[in-house]
Amino acid sequence: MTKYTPIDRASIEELALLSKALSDEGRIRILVALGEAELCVCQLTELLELAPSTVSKHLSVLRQARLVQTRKKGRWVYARRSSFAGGSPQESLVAWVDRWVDGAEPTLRADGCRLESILERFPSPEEG
Amino acid sequence: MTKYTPIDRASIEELALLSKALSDEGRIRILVALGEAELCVCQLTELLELAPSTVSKHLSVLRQARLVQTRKKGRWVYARRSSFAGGSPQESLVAWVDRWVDGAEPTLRADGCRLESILERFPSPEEG
DNA sequence: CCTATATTTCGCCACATGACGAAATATACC
DNA sequence: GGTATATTTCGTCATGTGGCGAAATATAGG
Repeated sequence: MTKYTPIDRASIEELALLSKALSDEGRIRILVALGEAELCVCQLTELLELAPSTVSKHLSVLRQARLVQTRKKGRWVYARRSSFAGGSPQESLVAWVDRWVDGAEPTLRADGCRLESILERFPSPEEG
Repeated sequence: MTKYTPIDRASIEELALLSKALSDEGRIRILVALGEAELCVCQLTELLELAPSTVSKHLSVLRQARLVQTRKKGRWVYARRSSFAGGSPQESLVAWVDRWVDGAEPTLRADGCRLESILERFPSPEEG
């Protein structure tokens, strides 16, 4: 269980980095999807309908902002939301997305359908 | 008193727009300063040590995201944080900044000193 | 009207970003 | 080893962004 240690405050630079990580629609969609399940790059690729290299880049941005963590399992790299021991800017920013994002919006509804289909065909690894 | 009506949810596009508005260090510094006082463009120009045109652009981005409002008083354009009737993504995002930003950080400490000096020389308009 | 000051708009430049495909790398399986 | 699949890295391209100064606009005050 990799949990980051809690911090009290963040520099302007860190807050800007976090905001920047969240300032792309694709990356928000990834974060929302990761609220449902742990997903590998190829699943996210199918979900977002983007090239694998693009998704990989997005994940790298999210990882650098410590909004998501990834773990390698065989050929796959699974991504999930970062978990933190205490409060953190990351945690509260993701909570902000969860609080305000409109799941009924066309884009997210379509994502939900695709995600359902994806999870049927590739059941979650459930730890390993 | 211009208060925006509360909303329940926001589209991914809106959340991305909001995050993007916050993804620049200068704009975060503006928001933090506006937590202290209502400030006009020339005061913010002195605070950030940036060209007036640059500050004006930043304010336009913040205004478009409804994070700040501006009002014109004589030759000056005063900016303040937007106020909302109920909860809003804007309000909670600014609260996120307030919660996590490190006021002891060099940049913000310097801003604090400059702001103090600015307010001494240009006392706040206190409504008008 | 003329001047001074505040602000915005415009054009420009350097650089960052998001997209892709191709190539490189890693791993599983035969 | 050889093949197939997953992922990352790299190069490229189009577009976006943040900075500035100059010019346009607005307002206050002689």
